[in-house]
Amino acid sequence: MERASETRRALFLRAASTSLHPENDGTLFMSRYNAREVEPKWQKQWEDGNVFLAKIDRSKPKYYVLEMFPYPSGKIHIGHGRNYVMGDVVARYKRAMGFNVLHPMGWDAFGLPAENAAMEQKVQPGKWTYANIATMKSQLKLLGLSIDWSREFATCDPAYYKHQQKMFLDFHRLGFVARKESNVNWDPVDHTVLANEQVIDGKGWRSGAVVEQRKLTQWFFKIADMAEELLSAIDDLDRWPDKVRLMQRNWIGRSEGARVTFKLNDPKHSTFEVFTTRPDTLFGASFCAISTDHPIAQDLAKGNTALTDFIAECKRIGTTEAAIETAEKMGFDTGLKAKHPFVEGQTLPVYVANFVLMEYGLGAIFGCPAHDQRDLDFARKYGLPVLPVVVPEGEDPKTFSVGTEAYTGDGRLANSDFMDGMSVPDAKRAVIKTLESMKVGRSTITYRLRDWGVSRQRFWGCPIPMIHCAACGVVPVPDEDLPVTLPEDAVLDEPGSPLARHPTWKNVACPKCGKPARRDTDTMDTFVDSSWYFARFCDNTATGPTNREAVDYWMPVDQYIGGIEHAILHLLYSRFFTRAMRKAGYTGVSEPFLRLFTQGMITHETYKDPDGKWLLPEEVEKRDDIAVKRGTNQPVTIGAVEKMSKSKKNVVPPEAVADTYGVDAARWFMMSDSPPERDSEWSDAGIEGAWRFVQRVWRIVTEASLPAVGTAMPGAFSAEALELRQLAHRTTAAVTEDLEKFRFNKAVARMYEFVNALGDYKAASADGQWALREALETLVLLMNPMVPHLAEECWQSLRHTTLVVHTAWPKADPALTRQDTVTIAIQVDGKRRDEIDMPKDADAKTVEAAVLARDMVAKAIDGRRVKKVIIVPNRIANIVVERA
RNA sequence: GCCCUCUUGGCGGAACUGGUAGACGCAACGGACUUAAAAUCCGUCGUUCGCGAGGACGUGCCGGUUCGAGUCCGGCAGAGGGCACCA
Repeated sequence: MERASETRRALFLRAASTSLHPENDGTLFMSRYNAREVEPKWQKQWEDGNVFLAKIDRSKPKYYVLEMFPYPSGKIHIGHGRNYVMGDVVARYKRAMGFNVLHPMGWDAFGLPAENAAMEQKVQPGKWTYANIATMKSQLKLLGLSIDWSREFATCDPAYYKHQQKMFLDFHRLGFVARKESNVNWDPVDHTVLANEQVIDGKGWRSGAVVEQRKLTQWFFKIADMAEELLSAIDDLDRWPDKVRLMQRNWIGRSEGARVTFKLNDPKHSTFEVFTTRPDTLFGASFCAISTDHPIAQDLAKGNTALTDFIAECKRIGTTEAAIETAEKMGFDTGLKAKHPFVEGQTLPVYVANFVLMEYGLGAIFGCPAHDQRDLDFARKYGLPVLPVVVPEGEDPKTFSVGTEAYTGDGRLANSDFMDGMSVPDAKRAVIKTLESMKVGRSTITYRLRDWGVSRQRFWGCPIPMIHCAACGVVPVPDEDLPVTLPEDAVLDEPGSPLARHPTWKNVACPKCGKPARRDTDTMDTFVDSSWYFARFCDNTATGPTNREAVDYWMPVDQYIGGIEHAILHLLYSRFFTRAMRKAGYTGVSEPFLRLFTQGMITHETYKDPDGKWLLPEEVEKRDDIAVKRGTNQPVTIGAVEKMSKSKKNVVPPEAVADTYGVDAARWFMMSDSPPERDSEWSDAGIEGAWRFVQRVWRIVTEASLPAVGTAMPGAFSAEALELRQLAHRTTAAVTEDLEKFRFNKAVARMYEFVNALGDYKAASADGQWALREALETLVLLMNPMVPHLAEECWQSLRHTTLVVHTAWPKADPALTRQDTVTIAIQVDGKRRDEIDMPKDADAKTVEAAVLARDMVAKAIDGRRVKKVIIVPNRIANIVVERA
């Protein structure tokens, strides 16, 4: 593989030579297309002509295309490249279609990696980040993207986050912000809060200390209050992928159920409430369970070391849902007994349990083991009764029993007093009615969606503009004091929060009383930064967060493109934030993204050296079945194929590809083969094919003898010329449709077919040459969104003096795309036996007669009786015969 | 554990709303051109039986619906994404 590309590199250098072409009128031109010379030339022309600068122009329809902006981790990898090239194809296509296109780019510049780099390399996060931005910007520029760079910004720039702080204060005033406690991963050695990904097997990644959970008072955006609106508005996002809409619906997790009050045999805690989605199973209840964070559990733990230890044990599982859900179900019997609301004398033991979440519902449940798997696992472990109260249709209630699998299906109620015989929905209604009349319960709706905790005990983020005063409490920073900027002399490689530890930064006079007070030393979740950047792009010079004229013109984003990994959090937070911005008057829209395309991820094998360190693909050499580290020959472990990420080092930089084959070949290759929504594994094979395509197009264009630009259309065409014209127009129609539907790989295939036909075509006469010019021009315009440099070079070679970037998209002539005959497949009993050409839209009787007259058909029928003939117009005829 | 995807030749994939499975590209193989190589051009290319015409089988696995299933339904297996402090 390596050898092949070295050969190619050598070739590339040789290709710079020029020669005199025999059919050309004495002009010097390249025998080989030299991307290295051509590509920078056109990029300079585009830049000098300011052709991608977007301005408000009400004479054209606007089109805002945006790819999710990158985190400046250091280098762009080919996975990013696919994303941006896709957006660029759309931007260039829409421009050619006459739209006024906005296609901006910026940097999601706050985040953990900068702090890690600061600790490892002793470099300030800002310095590291801006250095990365410089590198990545030059990489993106290399790709020839049609971006309006005048709108560029980084979220770590105070000129950006100042407005974010302003909006935080506005949202606070408007009641979208709350302050409450939540659990965090606490590293007791480093005295720092850890991100979930920094907790490995319950231990801090750096210190190795067992991670504890701590309660901190933090800022939250009240997204849960908007749950219903965010849920119902998903119905209108009909240009989003269904799977993303479904994931968001599930995430919001609306569930209808009931809250039920249980009385306790404890004077101190006389009652508590549970939430259930299955109030119909109340007669099957055999225990109650409360969260470790439930006030009763916390209260009972005081002075009870066994319970305190149990709670501590549960907390070691961690804060992630995945860890809690997969952990073994554990409970601690509090000794308390809850009275069953309906059954006089029946009591249920009350456990503190590790699988009950305080954040969901009321932090307390009743367990009905027969009809909930989690409850059943728990009941089996602690020897609790399992009484079925819903029996499947057709089963006898007396004999129906539940073993190791809970019955969660439909059925009739049993063992349930007044509900016996009812269906599940009827029973739900009946039990709620009874609970209401007894004043011990009512129907209620809860959501899985929790408020969005935005406080982070980190340095490299947007400071939260709040001040804590001993006398006045929490006081917002006055607008005129914004931005609250990060100190430039923070020390990062010590335990604890750098802002809290900084000697002077936090000290400030209280804006209300003037006495000494303390700044909030937390910074915002970086998801806040990315929840409104699309609005800032409309005018990055606006003196407030947004310029209403600009956002009213450009928003919403017409086409948003990004990885499926953001299907939930980023998109949901942006939807919330946009609504909050609307209420604060910063935008007129509620939904930020009209159309969404989630591209598949680029994956690659992962590699580890004997010490377990990740290796870059370029550090690995493969020999037959084994892999070794280049240079050292150490054995390398080949790991799973995973999404390209810097943390696992399975990344391929785009420069190497672009340098050897040219950017257009890389762009063409990225758009070919894999459908864009699907994951695709990067491989070096195939880029050669793209390179050959580029060379082939160049050869065909430059070797053609053509009439001058603007020569009048001949009155008649030869059969071959007509055929070529038909292909050109059919290809135009097909590629246009493919691009509209994001079927880039199919558009590429259509253009390959077109080029194959052009390679075979011989222009014998003037009309043939005219048709050839038409076809070549069509090809150049159609391929332009994908290979824009090659398109410009070809356009010039075709003697045009204008730029392709200013040229309109070709239109297919319906007279030339029409098909007159169709091939109809003939089946006998569903098996294909023959085919027949028929005029398009021939009526069923004509087709049937023609089909039955075929020899092959008669042979296949073999004398059996024809039961019926199914004719699908223009497609298929199926003859159904009596079976032997 | 829960939610969401995906699975088609040696490989990436195509097949519009259930209607000719394998378009197009890659790789491989055979040939032409060349002193030679590269480039280029022509051809073969799911498996299998057959001299051939042609036939049988074939879209992860098992089953179902249908005149007809890669496509729809039920079940299973494998791979991947998300699970709230990675972005």
